[in-house]
Amino acid sequence: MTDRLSRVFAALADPTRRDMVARLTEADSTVNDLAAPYDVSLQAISKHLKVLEDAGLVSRSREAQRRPVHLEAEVFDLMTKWIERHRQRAEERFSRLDDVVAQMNEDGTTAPATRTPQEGTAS
Amino acid sequence: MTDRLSRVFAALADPTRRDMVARLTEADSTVNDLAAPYDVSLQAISKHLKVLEDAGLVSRSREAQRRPVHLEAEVFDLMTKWIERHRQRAEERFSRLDDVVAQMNEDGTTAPATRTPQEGTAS
DNA sequence: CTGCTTGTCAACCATTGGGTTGAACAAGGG
DNA sequence: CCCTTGTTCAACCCAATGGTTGACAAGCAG
Repeated sequence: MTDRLSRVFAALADPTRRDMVARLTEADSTVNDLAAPYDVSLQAISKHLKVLEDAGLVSRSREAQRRPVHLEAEVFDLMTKWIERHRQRAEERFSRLDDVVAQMNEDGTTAPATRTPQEGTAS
Repeated sequence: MTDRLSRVFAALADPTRRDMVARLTEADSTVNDLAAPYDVSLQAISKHLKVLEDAGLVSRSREAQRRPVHLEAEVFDLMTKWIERHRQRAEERFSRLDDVVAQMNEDGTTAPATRTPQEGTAS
């Protein structure tokens, strides 16, 4: 099986699952209630829940015939940590680059283009 | 076509791609150099890069025959924003729950239901 | 017991995803 | 001008994913 972080990212790579997670931040829910807004079968939602559960994003208990779904919000930390760690490294590097540029400007060397903004194509 | 956020999450759901991103935080790189550590064909890496590019996580320019790959770190914000928004909502809810429990313990009432939350919906 | 509600399991199908190999293209450097 | 380097395109394979339908387990309500 793939590692935890991969499963979490993969789980959130689906809009329906992200929406389910979003709704679960408001309240625990049963499978039926969760499924209501979407135009797919209950079984499909059940599968989505399995994905979320395997990723550790939700847990399910038992309550009569119902299986309340509960969000495990701590898992967010796993992603945040990864992202922030790398964002930080990237930013450190940029500031290092800025230093180089500043240095060159001081020396009176030919001013190179500063960091190109160059936004990706709109999608 | 899936939405941007989905593509970003999907792109990072693969360990090889995450590792490439990690290495790109240190320095821009050519496809060949990027591919070196992995035990797959160059074409496979090229595909991975396409995924990262479609997600807006990297951009490629041209430099002689080389195609330097550059990390677009701002995209991290997209994820961070989504994650933090929902983490926060979940936490607010937890503290609200704590309030309810505290309330019940104080005056022994049943189901207070003060403070109807009803936040704006978002995906 | 019967029957409705809630949810899962199993089998199946179409699409996507990650990998391969082989050929092609782009841009210098002899 | 051809050759080498760097990278991508195209066709193909196989496993995984997201969806379907049909059957069935588990509880509560009659």
